[in-house]
Amino acid sequence: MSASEEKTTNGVDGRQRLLLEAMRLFADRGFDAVTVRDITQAAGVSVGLVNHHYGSKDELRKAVDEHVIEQFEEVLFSDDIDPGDPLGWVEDWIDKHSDEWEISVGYMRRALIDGSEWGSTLFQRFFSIARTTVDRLDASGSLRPDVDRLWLPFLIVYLELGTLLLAPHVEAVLGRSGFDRDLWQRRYTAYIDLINRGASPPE
Amino acid sequence: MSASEEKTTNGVDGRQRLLLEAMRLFADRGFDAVTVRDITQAAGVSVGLVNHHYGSKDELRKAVDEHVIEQFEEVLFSDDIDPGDPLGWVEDWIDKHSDEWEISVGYMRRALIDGSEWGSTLFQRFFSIARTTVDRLDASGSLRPDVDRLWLPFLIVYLELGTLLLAPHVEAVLGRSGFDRDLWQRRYTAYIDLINRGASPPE
DNA sequence: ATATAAACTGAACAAATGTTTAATTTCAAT
DNA sequence: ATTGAAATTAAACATTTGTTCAGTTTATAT
Repeated sequence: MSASEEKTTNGVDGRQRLLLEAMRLFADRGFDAVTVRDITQAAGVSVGLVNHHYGSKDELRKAVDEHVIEQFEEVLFSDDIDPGDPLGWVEDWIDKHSDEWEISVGYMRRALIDGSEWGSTLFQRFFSIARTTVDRLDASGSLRPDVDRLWLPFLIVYLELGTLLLAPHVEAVLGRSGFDRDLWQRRYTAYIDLINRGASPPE
Repeated sequence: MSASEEKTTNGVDGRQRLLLEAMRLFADRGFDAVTVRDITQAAGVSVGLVNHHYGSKDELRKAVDEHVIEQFEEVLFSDDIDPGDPLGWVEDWIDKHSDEWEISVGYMRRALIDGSEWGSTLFQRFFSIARTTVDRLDASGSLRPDVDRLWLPFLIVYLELGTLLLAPHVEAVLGRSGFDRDLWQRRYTAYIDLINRGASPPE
């Protein structure tokens, strides 16, 4: 009932409402678990409209994919990412798209696990950033000689993507979202500190 | 054709073949994407047998869940896990169940992302081990005073579960499985080293 | 060898689901 | 105001999918 409150065209047309509701539902339950009737009902629209605008449910999925990708690439593939803080942009992103943040991350989470094409691209992008970061640290002599150059980038990616992939479980443990600004910043500090100095005291 | 080669009861009965094929298919494509006809065909058995033995597709899922859980808990919930090497058992596990390893991990991967009940249990178990590890390190004075006690256990879980969750992507980058014994051991060394000393040189 | 129970089959069924289509409404241009 | 195109609707359709069930085969105990 909450979704159908805005059923009559209030600013956005049926086509866009379908896209948005589909994104929300796909992120929440996964593609297969969502019927076109679920989507049209959430969008306050008739069944036939999906096929009129998108041709098929599968084409709608592609449209949603592209929409989410667009949002991510806007910041993720931009050239001004601070290699020392590959996920620093997320803070700004959260603030800017706080309402869509959870949806987008849910969508990304599934993409990384499904084995979809975008999932591969996404991983490779994160890995590429991590490797660049490691390479620069190495070049500037900021890496101990005995550190494993092969695995370190992967471990960094595990730390970054683990944060996003496991967010719901972390929230369940903490009792509140790990994306809350204070927790997120504190996590980032701990993460940087771990990479730099580890957890053991100097002997 | 490869699956139906063993269609006539060669050792295992239909009930068990259904369970095994369902596990394989669920891990590979996800529950919703697999039809009971897919399963029965893979098991070389008629459609009706699923409901005869398990009552419904959903009950079959539960049976598969329990089967996978059983395998995991055999080692994961055992009391003799080395807190200094929470994932050390995996090596033995891989050797012992090498054929089922990929399937089990695929199943686990989905469980952690779906928001299923077992996924929560699994995460909590890993988190609990990580926290215990951190507590012991702390008690023995092996933790720098300024290390964030709240986040460190989570970061450790990210490193451990990231390894499992992202394995397919890592394999795509490396060209071979990260579970190959040499790579796995090397990863473990790098992981322990990162937690202990970080990556930066002492000043 | 016979009887009984369980395993198994496959056609049939009902509900769910993606898609099509003819009709209606909305809306901008003339 | 009229026209025409696009948006939208809702019923109808075809397929897929989980389930049921009456019949058959297989195995086991007597």
